[in-house]
Amino acid sequence: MKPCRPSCVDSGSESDSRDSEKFESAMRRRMAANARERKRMQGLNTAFDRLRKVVPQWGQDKKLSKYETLQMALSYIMALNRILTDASRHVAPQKDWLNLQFDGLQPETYSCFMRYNSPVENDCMHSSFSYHYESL
DNA sequence: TAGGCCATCTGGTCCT
DNA sequence: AGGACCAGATGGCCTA
Repeated sequence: MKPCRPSCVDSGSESDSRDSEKFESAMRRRMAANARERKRMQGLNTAFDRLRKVVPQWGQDKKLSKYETLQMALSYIMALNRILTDASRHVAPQKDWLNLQFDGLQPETYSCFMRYNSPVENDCMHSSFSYHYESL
């Protein structure tokens, strides 16, 4: 907690009670703003936790930092996008997008992303992701 | 012990 | 006027 500015210290004049009311009102607003800010940041952190759960973490027992989580999410999205793009171009170009989801993406196509807790996925992940944890 | 990461406080700015 | 969002400052905790 930073110290109060000199300007907000009670002056001791005849308008003491009004100054005191102003001061207390300002303090109340500041405390309310602090509480809102804490709540807002907690919401942000909850969102980060949810993102960590869906983003590959291949063998990392340590929690990803916020920056790392964002970088991993970016790479993950790009990798999935590449899979979709390649599938639509080479696997079943005549089918519509909906069919692609079920026909073009067989388990072996994306299994490397679903086994990210296993040590064996590393080769696959390294080849699919531009983001490398070690490189940070 | 230095450096990284994080939570919190705070003041500024923008929006309703 | 008050709330939401943001960025800077600060201090605590953890790890190499």
